[in-house]
Amino acid sequence: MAGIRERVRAELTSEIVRLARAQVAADGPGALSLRAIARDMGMASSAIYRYFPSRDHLLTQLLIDSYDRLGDAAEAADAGCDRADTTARWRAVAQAIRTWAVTNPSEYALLFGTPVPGYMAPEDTIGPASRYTLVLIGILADVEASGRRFSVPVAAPLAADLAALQAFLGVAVRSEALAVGMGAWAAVMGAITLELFGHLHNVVDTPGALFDAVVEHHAVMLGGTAGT
Amino acid sequence: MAGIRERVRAELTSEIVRLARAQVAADGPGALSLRAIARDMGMASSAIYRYFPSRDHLLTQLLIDSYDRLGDAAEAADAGCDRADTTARWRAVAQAIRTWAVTNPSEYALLFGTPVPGYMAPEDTIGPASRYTLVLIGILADVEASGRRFSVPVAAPLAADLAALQAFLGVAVRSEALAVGMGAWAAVMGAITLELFGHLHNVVDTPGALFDAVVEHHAVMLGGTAGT
DNA sequence: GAAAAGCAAGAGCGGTGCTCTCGTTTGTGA
DNA sequence: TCACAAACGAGAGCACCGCTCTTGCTTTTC
Repeated sequence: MAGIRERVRAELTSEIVRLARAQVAADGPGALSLRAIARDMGMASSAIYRYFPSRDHLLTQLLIDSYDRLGDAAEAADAGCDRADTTARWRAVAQAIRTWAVTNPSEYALLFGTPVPGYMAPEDTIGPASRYTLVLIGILADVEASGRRFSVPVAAPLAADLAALQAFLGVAVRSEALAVGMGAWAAVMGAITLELFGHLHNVVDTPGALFDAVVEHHAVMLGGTAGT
Repeated sequence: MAGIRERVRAELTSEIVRLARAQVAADGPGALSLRAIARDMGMASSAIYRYFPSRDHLLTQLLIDSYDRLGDAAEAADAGCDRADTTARWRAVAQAIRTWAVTNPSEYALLFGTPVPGYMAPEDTIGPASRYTLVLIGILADVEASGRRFSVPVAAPLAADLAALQAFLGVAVRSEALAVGMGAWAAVMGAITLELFGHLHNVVDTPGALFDAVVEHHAVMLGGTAGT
């Protein structure tokens, strides 16, 4: 019972994660070194493997944590808005995502950068990974609930995909709205990725303003009165 | 003169690049190992450093090559279209970019994935890196030359940035058009990145169809008759 | 109190990027 | 033609990495 042993184990585990997090923040993913962590903690390098069976498992833990922080940021931004003002919610959530990314560039790179070659994200990451997207889908559902209809053409295979996705999510969002929403999602993530990964160097000095423009463009799409 | 020595040096250098390219294609960047290349070539690991002073220099060479191949693909797609049909050119170039990315996912990851922490792209990469974007800007310039006007609002700081960029490029593209074009660019790159880096798993089974939708959305923006 | 399970430490394996030295080969100028 | 300098290949070595195995010790459990 109780177990002083499990308690110290939990403490050590969380300290490993803490140090790993600091290491990733400092030098990016890829600089994660189990030996360095063990060194910092004053223990033998082999002892680390009592807590994490491999480097990938530790990385997975960091991945989950980061997705959760991003989810927290998105949900908080959404919650701070008038529920009826879907345009304001879109702006707030999109800006929250970018702000989180700019504030934690290494973690953003961990989540949305080059996946490690042989690494396949385990099941327990998809929950946290979905959170920020569910916030966006929630906004989209409320846009539709407010009576807004999207009249963009959706190709057959994509429509089938989106219908299945809608059924899976259990949300009342038509394929047309989902298509528009995923376009907005891609644009937002693309703008952030281009900015953080250095592709706007010598192109634009104020990437935040460019991001604003992208957000505004899709804001009028989502909240405007008439479809295209 | 001539120098049999420089010739064999050039051959060996290109073979190193060839093997490195294969290695990156097989296991992604990060799996690049100078020792493995030396082993494959039957030479001592230290001898490799006569040809490339560091792993980063070899990576830079691969970066330039990949940017050039992407530039080739984009330019070829553009050249295959009727110059006056800017919508078709946009579709063709965007699809060419995605096709290249899907065909060479590791190279795409090298170009647009997580940048290595301390690595700053040297000057000689920005030329090749600009090629595919210059194709897009060329289309945008022709759209404007055809009389199309964009009436999107552009915030002051971004307008200043875009004016400077326009002056730097020496192309007749208004800030409004540049803003719209960069939004399209971000959307396209975002859609490809989400697809290739696995963020559409369990979301959409036909990422190509989603990409088509993104392309079409911006096609009507770029080629439609009236601005937003 | 003894058996079982969890744990830290150390040595070790094969791998990496990179440096230094040493002897050899090649091109060049006197 | 011949000596000299530059370029080169090979090998040993340094410091690091992820990971495994064995050996003893401590905590838990029966």
